Amino acid sequence: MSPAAGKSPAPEGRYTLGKHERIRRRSEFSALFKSGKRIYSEYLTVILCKNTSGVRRLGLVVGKRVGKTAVRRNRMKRLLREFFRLNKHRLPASQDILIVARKDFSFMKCQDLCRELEKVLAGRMKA
RNA sequence: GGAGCAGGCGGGAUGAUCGCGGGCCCCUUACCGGGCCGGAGGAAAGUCCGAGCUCCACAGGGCAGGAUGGUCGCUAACGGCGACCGGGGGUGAAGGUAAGAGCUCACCAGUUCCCCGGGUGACCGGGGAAGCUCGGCAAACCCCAUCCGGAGCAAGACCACAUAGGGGAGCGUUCGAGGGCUGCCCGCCCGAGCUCCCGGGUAGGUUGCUAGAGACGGCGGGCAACCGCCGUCCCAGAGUAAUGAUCAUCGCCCCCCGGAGGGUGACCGAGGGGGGGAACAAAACUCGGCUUACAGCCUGCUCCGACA
RNA sequence: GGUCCCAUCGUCUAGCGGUUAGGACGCUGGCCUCUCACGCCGGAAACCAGGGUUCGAUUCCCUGUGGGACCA
Repeated sequence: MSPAAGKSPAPEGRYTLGKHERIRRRSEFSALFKSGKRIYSEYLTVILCKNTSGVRRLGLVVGKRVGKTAVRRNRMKRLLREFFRLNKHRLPASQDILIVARKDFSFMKCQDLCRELEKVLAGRMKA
């Protein structure tokens, strides 16, 4: 798992997640779906694309098909956000990453999800 | 101890670290940064009713349509709630008790009408007459009574940006096109270029946006729903959508190990150790209800069992 | 967030309180043919779930579930 939160200072800045680091516009989502590079796994689809802002940005899609209740969808989004917050410094700079949920994983613990994403993004992350 | 009913509480508490959305303050051209304050529910849900609020110029009449259906009250209002009563009329095939059947008579039940008494009222109690059969269903239809203008915060207001008005159709300028007032008719209003259809563009920001039929406490009135007075408090406001993650300690529940001890016995079991779990579900303009989902805990009442 | 629809054989559908729940395509058994197709005869197969009203519900009323459409 990633360096335990709070134990050691992050290599670049701190483990924060501000609004400017989020993909929020419909048009931006459409652009990513159109031209991003996709990686698939059992639970997730990850779409990657370089951007010009110089910032690593995160977008999340958790549809109603995946989780029937709002509580489950929120749970999944929080897990994904937590992973990004703690591991974004290991991703290449100036890149948008869009994570789409494919199956319900709201039962997972944070560590389980992190392991899943490590597998998906193997080779694209620094140690 | 178990079951049922009614009511209440309800992601346990404290601390540490990292993080998120909002408000105020400081710093700063601004970004960034720092400090303080507070940040999901009883159902926030389903969207089944009722309102507030906003727009439709005013929000008229009749018909149609929809909703409700015992009475009295509560309420801003309701299809809700409380108490009381024992539930409007009509439209399709059958009163009962004594014999196998029919008829007659009697009795009972029901129906209609009249009289007396009680109640604000639904209705109840008592007496009498007629008559020979009338049943139920307010969730099918008709009648009767009452209520209802239409949309909905993606309402609506403002500021940007963009296309520059492309194609087709209709009709008309004091004899009025077209539109609005849910549908139709009447009536009213706006009214000179308007409207409709197809196609195209933008789908950004600010506001509405949270102090309210508000919460809590006390006193008083009422069988109750609820109301009145006084005092205190300010309690989410997002917009790909904020409450999370990790760790520690202490509680709660379940399972396993273990077995002090109790009992004739089946068995029940304290301290201790290990592992697991804690429902249903999350604001999106705001309230009052209804309905549905839900582990555990607490309180009251009723019933069953205290034994195999 | 709001407004509003739909659910019937495997699929598309008819059905407005009493039906043997009808039809088309598909499936299937047989006939026809040397065989296949076409055609003909026959068969299986459904009312989303749970309550309620009714003498009787696919139909009426509630609740739930699953789909779908629209809005600035």
